[in-house]
Amino acid sequence: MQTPALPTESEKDARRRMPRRRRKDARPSELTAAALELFVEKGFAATRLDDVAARAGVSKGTLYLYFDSKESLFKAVIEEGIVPTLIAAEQQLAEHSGSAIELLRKLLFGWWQQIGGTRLAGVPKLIISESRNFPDVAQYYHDKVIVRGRALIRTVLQRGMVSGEFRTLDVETAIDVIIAPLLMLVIWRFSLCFCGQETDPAAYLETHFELLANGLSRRQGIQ
Amino acid sequence: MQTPALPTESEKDARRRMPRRRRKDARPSELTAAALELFVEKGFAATRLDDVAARAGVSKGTLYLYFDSKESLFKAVIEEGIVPTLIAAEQQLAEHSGSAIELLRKLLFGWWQQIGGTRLAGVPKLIISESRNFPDVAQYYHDKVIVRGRALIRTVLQRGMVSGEFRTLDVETAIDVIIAPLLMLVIWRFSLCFCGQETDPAAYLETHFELLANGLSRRQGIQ
Amino acid sequence: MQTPALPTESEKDARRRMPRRRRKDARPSELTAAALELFVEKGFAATRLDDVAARAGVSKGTLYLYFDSKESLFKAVIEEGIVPTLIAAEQQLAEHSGSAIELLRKLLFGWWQQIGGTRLAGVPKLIISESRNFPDVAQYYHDKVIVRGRALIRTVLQRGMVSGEFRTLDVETAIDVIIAPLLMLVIWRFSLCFCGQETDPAAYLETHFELLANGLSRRQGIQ
Amino acid sequence: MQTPALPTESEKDARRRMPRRRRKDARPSELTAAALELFVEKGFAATRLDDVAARAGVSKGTLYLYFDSKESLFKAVIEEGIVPTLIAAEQQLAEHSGSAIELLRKLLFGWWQQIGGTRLAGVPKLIISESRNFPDVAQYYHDKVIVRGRALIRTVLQRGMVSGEFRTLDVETAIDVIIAPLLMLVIWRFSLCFCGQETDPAAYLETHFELLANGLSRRQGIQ
DNA sequence: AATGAATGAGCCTTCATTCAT
DNA sequence: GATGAATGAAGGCTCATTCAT
Repeated sequence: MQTPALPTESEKDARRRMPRRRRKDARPSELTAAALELFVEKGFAATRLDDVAARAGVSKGTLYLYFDSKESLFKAVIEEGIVPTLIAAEQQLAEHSGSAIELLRKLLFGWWQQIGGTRLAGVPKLIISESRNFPDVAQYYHDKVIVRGRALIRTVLQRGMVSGEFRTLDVETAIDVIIAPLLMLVIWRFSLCFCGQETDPAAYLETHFELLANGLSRRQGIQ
Repeated sequence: MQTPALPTESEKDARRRMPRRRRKDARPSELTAAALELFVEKGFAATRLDDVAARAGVSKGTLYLYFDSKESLFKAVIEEGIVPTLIAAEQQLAEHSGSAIELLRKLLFGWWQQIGGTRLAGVPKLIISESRNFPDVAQYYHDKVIVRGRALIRTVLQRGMVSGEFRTLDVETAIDVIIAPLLMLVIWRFSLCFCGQETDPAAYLETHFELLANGLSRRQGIQ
Repeated sequence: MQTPALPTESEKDARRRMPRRRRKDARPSELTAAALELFVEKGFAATRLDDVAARAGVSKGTLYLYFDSKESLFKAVIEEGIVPTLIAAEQQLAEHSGSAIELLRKLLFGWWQQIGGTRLAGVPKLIISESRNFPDVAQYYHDKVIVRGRALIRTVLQRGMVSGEFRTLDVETAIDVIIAPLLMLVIWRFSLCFCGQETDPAAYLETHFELLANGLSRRQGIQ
Repeated sequence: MQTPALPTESEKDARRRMPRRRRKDARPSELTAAALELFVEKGFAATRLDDVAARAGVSKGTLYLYFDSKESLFKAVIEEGIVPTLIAAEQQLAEHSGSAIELLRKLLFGWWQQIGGTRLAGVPKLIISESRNFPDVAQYYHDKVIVRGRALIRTVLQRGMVSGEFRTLDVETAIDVIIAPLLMLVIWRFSLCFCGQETDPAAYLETHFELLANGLSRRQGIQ
């Protein structure tokens, strides 16, 4: 007899009735999602694989059907975390036809929708905490996320400068100025908020964008 | 002498009942310095006390003469790391008699001299990484470092606004804008540099100060 | 058909109640052959059932269609490994009509053909390695292989002594002398060869037989 | 208060009162002795380090103060097991001045005293069982034990042949004939006795020696 | 019959902590 | 004060066993 949905039914029981094939396909991302949460909460070393498994609703051994070791799970967390979203953003950039400042707004708030406001925002915190322990992961993150993310913004800035929409400026420094508050925001969300600091992300982001819009605009200088 | 010799009690038992303050005073800073370095390098959980002892040039057992546990060592690292410097800065602020912008410059570069450019700059990285595992440390850091640090800057800003040196602005946001790049700088120094990212701290700091000076000044732009 | 189809009972449940003999008959020898090889190579405890299944070209679950557990697989390996050959040898002994020394030669070289030179020779190595962990298997091996094997040789010796072909000798010691070099040979083949020791089995066996022929013969020496 | 020896006092308690320094020195051989027993009893893979530690009267962690891993413990067991005795035998050989057959008797019964009759006799069983899993240990055993052991016997045989005490014979085969029954004896002691086989080692060894004495003697051929 | 994903008990190994010297 | 041998709880990882498909 099939068990009808009961309020007391655990997620695990629900999963039990899922077809095998679908579970097999969905497993790795379920596991990395659980792992990401715990790695961000506790740090890599302090996270027990039992807890990862429990949060994903599987047994400890199941983790080893999909990942060779705790470290390879960590790498998968980083690899699956940001890159797909970045690829989507690159796609968006290529297809955009409006003004540069509109594009920048799209990127910033898209980032919040896809990353900054989701659990994926924990990845930068993880990288900050663990990159010294995982040099190859750090390298990967640099090549696949930092470089490509900066390139994304660089393209927007250059497009705006070419069209005369933005004033001429030092591009790399401008990228720093754009990214730093975003990074600060996720650090707040995942770390310093536990230091008692509070902030409203949406308002913060809006303020940040307005400052950028002013700072980048050609018309600012002659106001 | 605080503890008189008791025939029925060993030296060690006597030490046990000694107030913590007494032991804390005698605590060698070599131990916390070694611990700070390793906590920053590897994270709290991944740091072995053997390594801390080895780096400090003592045996593992010696650590327990001064700290009750690994966790209390961590707390001591945070406590001793920043607060003395902050007190010095507050002293400096009270005694300063020049312009507000000069004072701000003093604070920024003093921070670099005393904290940002030293091993103490690892403390913020440590707080970011570990605050969720140590809520009371996070609270301590918030109360003793973040609040007092922001108060320091707030005083400067208000002094400049009162004297007419600075234009009127939202103080708390301005504090964010002043602090964020400093935090980014230490994050770069201790984490993201292992992602291949490079930056010149001195130039970065100089640029940051100039932008601040412009942004805060009443004379900014043609407004 | 042993089990009539029952509407309320699945095929599998039916199988569960089937007598073990039935399942044992259907047991594919590929499985025990693969298991024997790996048990001899790695030892019982260090052999993984995944590897047994892989070497036999089936999935891991299939093993459990034929054997209740790893231990019962081990027992089947021993049971199927030697006894059938021993039965053949007993048959040969009963039908033989030539001289005793010819029969002994037949037995020795038959042993090499059927056991010593094949993978079955791993069984004694397995018994030596594992008998303390499997007292009942050791007992089985003693009763079904050692006792019967010695009886085989004993019959030959007694036949030769009765016919006057062999001189009178202590039969049990003679059996030891006949068997020990055979056992040494398989130990060499499966273990000590990995210690760098080398030996030519055929020549070794020939030498052994000649020594035996001399030693058993009434005509030995000038006595 | 020191605890006086009580019948119920465990070995562990006794060890507790031993001075630290002496324990540190004695530890490794205590541990390898316990490990040897269990490896021989159960096999390497089936032996749990908990049991080794318990048999040695220490905690599990203590093993890792002296050995890097289970495997390095295994290697130490083999290395410490036989070589010292072999060196003693080589010494004895160099100093001997009597007849070759007397020397051979000394070696055989000395082997029984030092190895064959002690727990060290388990080492050959261990090598037989595990050499395929530890090729470098097998190589070590070949170089340090097998080669040197055979050289020992070879020297005796050649000395006897040179002095005319022994008849001329194929030396390497004679070594095989001398060693094989010894190996069989320890295999019986540690493995096949659990197959129900029983034997009296002393009588067996005496018989073996007499056969050898007859077989090697020049006078045998003319009796 | 056969598969292979899932399980979880068990083992090797680490390391914070203790304590006799 | 200082040491470092010893401890044992905890965690990463393995693998015999089960069971839905």
